[in-house]
Amino acid sequence: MTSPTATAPRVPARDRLLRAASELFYEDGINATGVERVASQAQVTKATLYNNFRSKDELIAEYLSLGLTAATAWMEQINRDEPTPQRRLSAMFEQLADDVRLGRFHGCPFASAAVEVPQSKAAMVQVRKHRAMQLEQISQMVGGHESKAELILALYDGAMIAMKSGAGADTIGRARDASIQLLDTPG
Amino acid sequence: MTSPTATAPRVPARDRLLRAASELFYEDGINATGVERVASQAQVTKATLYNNFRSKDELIAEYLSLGLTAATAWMEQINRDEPTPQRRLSAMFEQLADDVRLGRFHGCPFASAAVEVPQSKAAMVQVRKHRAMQLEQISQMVGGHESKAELILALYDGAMIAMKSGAGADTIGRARDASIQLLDTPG
DNA sequence: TATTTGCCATACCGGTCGGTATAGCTAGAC
DNA sequence: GTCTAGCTATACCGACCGGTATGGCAAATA
Repeated sequence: MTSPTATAPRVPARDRLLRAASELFYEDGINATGVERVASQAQVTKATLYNNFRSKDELIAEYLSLGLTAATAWMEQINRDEPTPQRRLSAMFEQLADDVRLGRFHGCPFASAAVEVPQSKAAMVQVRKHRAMQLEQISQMVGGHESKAELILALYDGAMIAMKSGAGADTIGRARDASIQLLDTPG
Repeated sequence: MTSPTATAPRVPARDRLLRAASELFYEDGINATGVERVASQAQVTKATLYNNFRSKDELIAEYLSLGLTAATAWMEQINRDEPTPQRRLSAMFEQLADDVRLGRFHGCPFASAAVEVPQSKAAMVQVRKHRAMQLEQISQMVGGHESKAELILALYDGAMIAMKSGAGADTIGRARDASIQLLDTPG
C-alpha cells in the first residue's frame, strides 16, 4: 500500500480543489464563493490553492472546462445510447427534470458564469465553446438539421431559465414535447 | 420658475439614484456595482442614498420593480399597436434584435438578477412577477393559448441566452420565425 | 422670521475580498 | 542519507464592501 495506515485514497490536492470549486461555484455562485472557502472545503490551505492555480480566474476557467468535458461526455453518451431523435431529446430533457426533482438544479453553470464574470475574462471562452458543443451534439441528435438544433437549444435554455423564475416542473415536459414536434415540421 | 438660476430641471435625488442604479446594475452587474458608484453617478452622496433606501437589497428590488413596470408597458403597447399575433411576436423579437445591434443588450435583467442575488431575497419576487407578466402578455398576443405562450417565452429566453453565449444575430430571427410557425401548429 | 426637511461632505466602522510572504514539515526519489 | 517537491500553518497586505454617524447648509413651509 502507498500509505502505512491507508487512511485515505490520497487524492491530489488539485483534484480536491477543483471538486470543491465545482460544488461551491455551482451551488452558491462564483462571486459569492471566496477562495478561502474553496480551500477549506478541499481540506487544503489557501497557499496550496495558489500553488496549483495562478488566480481565482484560472480556477473558474478550469472549473468550467471540467464542466464542459462532463457535459460533452453526457451528450455523446445520449447520442450513443439512444437510437432515435425523439428518444435522444427526451433523454436530454428528462435529465434536466431529474436534476430539478432532486434539488440538484441551480441553473446552467455556463449561463450563470456569463452573468457573474466580466465578458473579457477567460471564462467566456468556455461559455462559447459550450454553446458550440451543444449545437454540434444536438445537431447530431436530430440527424444534422443545424437550424433545428438551434431552436431546440433555445427551448432547452428557455426551460432552464423558466425553472429559475418560478415555473412548475411540467414546463420541462412541454418544452420537450415541442422540441420533438419540431422534428416533424418542414424547414 | 422653481429655481432662481434654473440651472437644472431639479430631478429628485431618489429618481436620479434609481436611474443610475438601473444603468450600472444592468450594464456592469449587480454585485460588481458598489453603492458608492451608484451614488456618485447620481451626483449624490452615499448618505443620501441611505436616506432614500434602507439597504442595497431594497435598491435592487426597486430597480427590478421599475424594470417590471417598463417591461409591462412595452408589452402592453405591442398588444395595443399590433393587430395580429404574427406582428406582435415580430415586434417583440425585433426589439431584442435592435437592442443587440445597438449594443444595448446585456442579457435579461431578471435572469441576471436570479443568478446574482440569493434565492431568498426580495429581488426574486420581482423575477417571478416578471415571468408571470410575460406569460400573461404573450398569451394575450397569441389569442389566449397559454401553453403556446410558455413555449414562445422559452424561445425568447433561449434567444437571449444564445446572444450572451456568442451566437450570431440571425439566431433571433430564427427564434422569431419558429415562434410564429408555432402559432399554426395544433395543440 | 423660525422651523423643518432634504441634501451636502467627510470620516469612520467591521468585515471580506483576492493575493502574497515566510517558514516548517514530511514523504518519496535518487 | 540527502534532497526536493508539495504540503502545512499563520500572518499579513491593500482594496473594497455595505452601512453608519456627525454636522452643516440651503431652500421650502408655516
